[in-house]
Amino acid sequence: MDPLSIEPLEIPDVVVRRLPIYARTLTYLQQEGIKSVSSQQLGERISVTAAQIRKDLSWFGEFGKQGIGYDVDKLLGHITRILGLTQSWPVVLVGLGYLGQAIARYEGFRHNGLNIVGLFDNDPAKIGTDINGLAIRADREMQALIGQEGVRLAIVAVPAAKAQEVVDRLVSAGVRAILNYAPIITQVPDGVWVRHIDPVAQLHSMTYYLAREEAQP
Amino acid sequence: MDPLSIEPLEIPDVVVRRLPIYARTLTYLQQEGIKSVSSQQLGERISVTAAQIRKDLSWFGEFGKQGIGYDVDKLLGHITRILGLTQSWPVVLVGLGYLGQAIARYEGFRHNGLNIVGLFDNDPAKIGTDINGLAIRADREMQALIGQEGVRLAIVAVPAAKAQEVVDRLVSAGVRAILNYAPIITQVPDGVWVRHIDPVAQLHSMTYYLAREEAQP
DNA sequence: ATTCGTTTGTGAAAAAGTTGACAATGATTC
DNA sequence: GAATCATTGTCAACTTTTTCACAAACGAAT
Repeated sequence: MDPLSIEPLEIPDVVVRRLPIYARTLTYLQQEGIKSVSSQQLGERISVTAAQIRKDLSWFGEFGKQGIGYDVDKLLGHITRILGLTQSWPVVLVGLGYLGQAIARYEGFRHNGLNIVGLFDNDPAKIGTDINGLAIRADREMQALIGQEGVRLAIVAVPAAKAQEVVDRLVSAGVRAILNYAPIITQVPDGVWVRHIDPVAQLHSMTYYLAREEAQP
Repeated sequence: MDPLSIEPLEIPDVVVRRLPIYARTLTYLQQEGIKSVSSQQLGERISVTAAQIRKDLSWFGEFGKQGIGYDVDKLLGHITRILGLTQSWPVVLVGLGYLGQAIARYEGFRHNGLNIVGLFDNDPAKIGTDINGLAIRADREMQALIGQEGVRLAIVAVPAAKAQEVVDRLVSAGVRAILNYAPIITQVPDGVWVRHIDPVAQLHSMTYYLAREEAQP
């Protein structure tokens, strides 16, 4: 990559999606006390080819040493910076059914730079109760908190029928990236990112292969 | 598609992954009382181009009518059959932390042909307790149940450090498709399918765009 | 019956993404 | 210090995926 380029290239989204996996694997290597890793070794751990990893990283700079590989700490540092994870991001969570509560209690978000700062639900029975020391508030207070805290990330864990409405309100309040657990594709304006968590769809895409195996073993 | 072909074509996995989304959207249309839909209309609901939908479906046959579109019931029936969802699939769930419990309580699996028939954990405090009328059993009973019931699908919701071990045991017991919620890429032999649910990675892939926006607004 | 407005299924073109292959280079060995 | 070994970064080749564009087909309207 041209080290003098000021205008950043448009990085393919597939590449961006792989970076967090690289980062996480590097933290695991770090915890195992491994100081240096080749693209080959890293690739084996995550079932990605060495060439792919090198190509992906080359979008952002030159982080390795020929003959040696990558310094784990340094490469992790670079990817952390690229992903904007030197800071911690405030996140709101909407919907506190069983799933929402599990999300609220999961420590993995906080440990990875994602700080849940607001819990919202529209069930009066839940409003006012606490999860991990954070109060569940009424949906209608959502906009205010998002504005005050400058929140730009949200997690949606409401039923499918409510998801689009919730997404619309989040976006109008200033949220720019949404992780959606509802089983529906929500529409958002340009400049807003959505990713879907869809376990049923993922399982269904696998039953296809199982059914086919059964048909002709 | 050649209607006389006996040997089924190798369908690209990207296509297979989209089918469940089409199917779900068709059930929503059905619930709304809509009888007929064009690739254009279907595409708009899920942010996919009309051409893509037509191309995807053409791998499996001809399901539409020129000038008209697709009959919702019929197309849904076809996709349901293609995905092997005319039957209900037994599934085992391993790991009953907050997340596992939320999964066990989620009705969406059962309502979509995925029947959780076994819950497993290694925490003695949990073993013997019930969730939705299903007992949590000791990990060591896993293999037996999988064999007895012919289970080929599993959901893994254990900590990252335990995931590979659990996956290995599931596979050796006969499981052929795994939905993995643990934040680690698990290795499986050929012929076994794994899909990952990775909310933290998905959020991290979005902080990339947020951070970049911040840098140059 | 003919025309008109739609919409499918598909072959071909275009775009996007992955892999191959190798010069360049850094460390290590002899 | 020359030779050897390992591994990067990258250009080009290749593969996969998406989009285009249009003939064929269907129903409705005249």
